[in-house]
Amino acid sequence: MGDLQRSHTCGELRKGDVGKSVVLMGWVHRRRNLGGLLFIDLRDRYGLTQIVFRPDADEAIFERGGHLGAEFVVGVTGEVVERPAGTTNPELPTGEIDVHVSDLKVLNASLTPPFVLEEPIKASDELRLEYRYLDLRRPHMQRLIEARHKAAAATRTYLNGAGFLEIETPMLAKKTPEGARDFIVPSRMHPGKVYALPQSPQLYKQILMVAGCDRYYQIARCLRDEDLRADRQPEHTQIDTEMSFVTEDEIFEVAEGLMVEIWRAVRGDEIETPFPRLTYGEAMERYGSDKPDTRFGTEIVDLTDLLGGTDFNVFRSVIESGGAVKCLNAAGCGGWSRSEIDKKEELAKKWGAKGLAWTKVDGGALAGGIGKFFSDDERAAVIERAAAADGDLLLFVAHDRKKASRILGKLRLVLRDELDLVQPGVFNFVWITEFPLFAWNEESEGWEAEHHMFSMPRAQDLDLLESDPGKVLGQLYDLVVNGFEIASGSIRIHRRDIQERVMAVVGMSKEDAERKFGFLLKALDYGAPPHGGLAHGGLAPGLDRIVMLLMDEDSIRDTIAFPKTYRGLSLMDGSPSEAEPAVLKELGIELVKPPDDDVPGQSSG
RNA sequence: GGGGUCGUAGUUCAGUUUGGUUAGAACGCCGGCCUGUCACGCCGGAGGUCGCGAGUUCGAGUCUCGUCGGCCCCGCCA
Repeated sequence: MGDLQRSHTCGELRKGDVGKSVVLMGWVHRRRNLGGLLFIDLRDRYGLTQIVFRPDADEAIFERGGHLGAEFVVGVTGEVVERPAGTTNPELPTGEIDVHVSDLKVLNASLTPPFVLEEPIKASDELRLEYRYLDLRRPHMQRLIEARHKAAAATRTYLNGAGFLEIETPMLAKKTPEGARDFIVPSRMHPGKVYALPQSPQLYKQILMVAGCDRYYQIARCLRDEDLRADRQPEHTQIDTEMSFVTEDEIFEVAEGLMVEIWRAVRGDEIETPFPRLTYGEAMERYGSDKPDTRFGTEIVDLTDLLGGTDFNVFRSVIESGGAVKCLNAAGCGGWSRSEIDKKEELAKKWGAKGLAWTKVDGGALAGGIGKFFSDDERAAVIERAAAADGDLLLFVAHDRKKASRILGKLRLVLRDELDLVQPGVFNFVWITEFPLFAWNEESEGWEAEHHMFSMPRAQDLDLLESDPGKVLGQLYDLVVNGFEIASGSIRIHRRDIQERVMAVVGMSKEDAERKFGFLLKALDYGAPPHGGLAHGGLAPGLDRIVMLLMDEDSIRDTIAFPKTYRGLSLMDGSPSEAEPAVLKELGIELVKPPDDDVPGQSSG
């Protein structure tokens, strides 16, 4: 750049700067060549400034300006000039001034970009990912990157202030025995053995508590070799915390304070604390989900006790066999056509319902569908319980308790989207507490940990561990926003005896436990303090998802600077790529290739 | 592992239902004109292995099968 030094950014100059001599550097965004006058929007991370080339000022500079292409990088020297009356641009913060160019330096030329950098972007995801450095130049992407930075910075400031230590845990770790598939790293020095990239710092952070670190956090990368989704990447970032000598209430308080700081830093919003709490049981009953969207009502109501003696055989037989009849009031949907209702039934069946019964509320009576099967008393009771009014549509599912709730819970979200039941920019936080510790896995016909096997059972449920694992509730909790789980945590088990009993429930032998978690159990033996914590992660990609919610994005992909595609490819650098035979030989491993010689990602398409 | 959807100028798409002359549009790009534009405008031009492969057919962008890739869902994700 020689002696040229940037004096201002492209988002900075205002009317008050008129008369200053400035040096701007940036990319050629748009060009408007009027023949005898040339306008260029110069762009950098901070904004756009219109620079003007005039032949009467310097014929040679004017001529060179005319040859600038899109995305050329230039440095210009010039004078800040107030725009003539009627030519200001109110859309732009810098729209009241121009910079009249007196000197031009091309810092680098650019090929014509493969797509136009515009908002909203029209290029395909594929192309955007291949040319990620161009896509990231767009203001929208710059805002996302900045938002993520602000969230991370607020996290550090807040947790530092609360006495937490930021501690890094290994990226080369021990293979995780359960859960998601690991990414494996072979060891050159120990042929035949592998490290695993960590799925989370869980075990290390517990050991840090044993080590007396008391309060730990890490903005931690977590890696899982599982299939992707719009909100799932093979590597994601979680805000990982752990505290010694804490109660659930203290953990909630810290997490709530953190959310306040993040929302304030990124959106400037003030969110209210403490967050309401719902037990898992309540959430399932009322919303049919353990991550309820509490921005709108339309709660599920249980009619089982009202309809035990109903003439409607379908309901009565389900109730007699121990099932439940539940109902969702689709308020104002009484005008729905039969085919609209049929579509909802199709959905319900896809989710496992036998059918979707319905009736409409009309003049205080139940009209259509199964309305005619109800007695007068039943009708009145149902209308009251469902808080139904004229013009409403009642939807019923009869099934076992949990399934009926889950199906209506999903239907509830369909109603939300179709009926526009939520306002943008509203954030409803809710704690879900008292999760069951174990879930029955139909396939393996065994108990498995609902969250992970290091969560402490409630004290009053300890005796049920062996006799009735399904009834054991854990000191386990999730933080949910607008139907998204953004954090999950627990009080951990800090005693070997309880840890071994929990492992036994999920069918892990003592030997197995010793081999896989021996190092943790050993650590527990040496004065492990009671501790617990929270990962703004869990199943959900934590920081990525928080930024997605904060910025109203549909996918976490653009909250990450360099994401993978749906099939786990990096289109920009072409990873994963083939390993050289010499490298593999040194590692003592051999890769088995697919039968045909096709190399994924190498087609000419 | 299963399912859905898309793939056509540099880009975004139309054309595929019903196979048939030279595959269109917009933006971008190139050239010309233009001294207050800001999605500048006007005139002209170049630009295509219809993802790839095989098949059916006199003839395939269009139909069939396979394959690669993007997006989305189920499974999976302690």
